[in-house]
Amino acid sequence: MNIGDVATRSGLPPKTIRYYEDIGLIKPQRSENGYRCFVEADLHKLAFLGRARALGFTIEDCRMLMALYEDESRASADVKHLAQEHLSKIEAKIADLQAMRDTLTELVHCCAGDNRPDCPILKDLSGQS
Amino acid sequence: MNIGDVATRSGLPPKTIRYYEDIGLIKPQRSENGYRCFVEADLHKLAFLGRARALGFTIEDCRMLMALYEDESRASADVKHLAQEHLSKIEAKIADLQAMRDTLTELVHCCAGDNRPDCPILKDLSGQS
DNA sequence: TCTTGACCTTCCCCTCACTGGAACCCCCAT
DNA sequence: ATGGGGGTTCCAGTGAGGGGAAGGTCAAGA
Repeated sequence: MNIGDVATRSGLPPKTIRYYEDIGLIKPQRSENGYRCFVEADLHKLAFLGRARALGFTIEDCRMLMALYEDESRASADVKHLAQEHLSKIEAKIADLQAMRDTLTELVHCCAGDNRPDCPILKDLSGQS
Repeated sequence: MNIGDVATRSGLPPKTIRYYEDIGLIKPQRSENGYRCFVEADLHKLAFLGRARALGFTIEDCRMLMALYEDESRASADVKHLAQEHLSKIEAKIADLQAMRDTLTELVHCCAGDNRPDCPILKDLSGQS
């Protein structure tokens, strides 16, 4: 398979696939003409990476997840630990964003949104609360 | 005031303040020795920027918010519009993160987390759902 | 007066996970 | 032979700063 085929089948852009090779996540063979030459195992790895990235795991997380996946003697506790750490970060981010959302919602609600210059949003930002 | 003083009083790191000058958000005077020389108005702007950034507005949003703030004949509708757009983006991000969280929570919950290699998290990532 | 330490300056590289684009090569169909 | 649609590498940019080097400045203490 050429890179275009794996791109289509994995849903990842060719650029991303080259990048993943660059940073050592995959190691496709090369054809005589220099083209990358992917086998099913590569495609499988790329799909794995795509799903892990979609769950918000960092590239370094993905690297570890792949290593664990390929390690037949892994302990599921290691995987679980990784996922839980990631989960806490996500939850922290959600909390941050929710705090922003709540403040913004209130400010937006208080703003008349008309032609007059008077604006509680700017007032709040300027520190005159 | 030197940069250290405004840093302390605004809560922004000196690096950030220099960066904000670089990109034209503030324009502090210079002393004879080349040091930046801040007045109260600069400090006020920096505090404004700090609060806007804390609410997640991008730098470009901040630039527009500052312009609106300084425009006595602004329409509050413009400010409100900006804030609402930002709010939708935040809500979209929250939704994305919540979807990740839900999936991850379930996967983590299903994983025994022991010494055995069997792991539903890896199974899911590998596509064997 | 000298020195020390804290502060300031600019400059350049690094982050993260790609993305865009340029310049060039390769293969197949017409 | 030519055109178009692949592929390749390399370089630069994204957002919002952070780290650190090399060097100038200032005030206080010995």
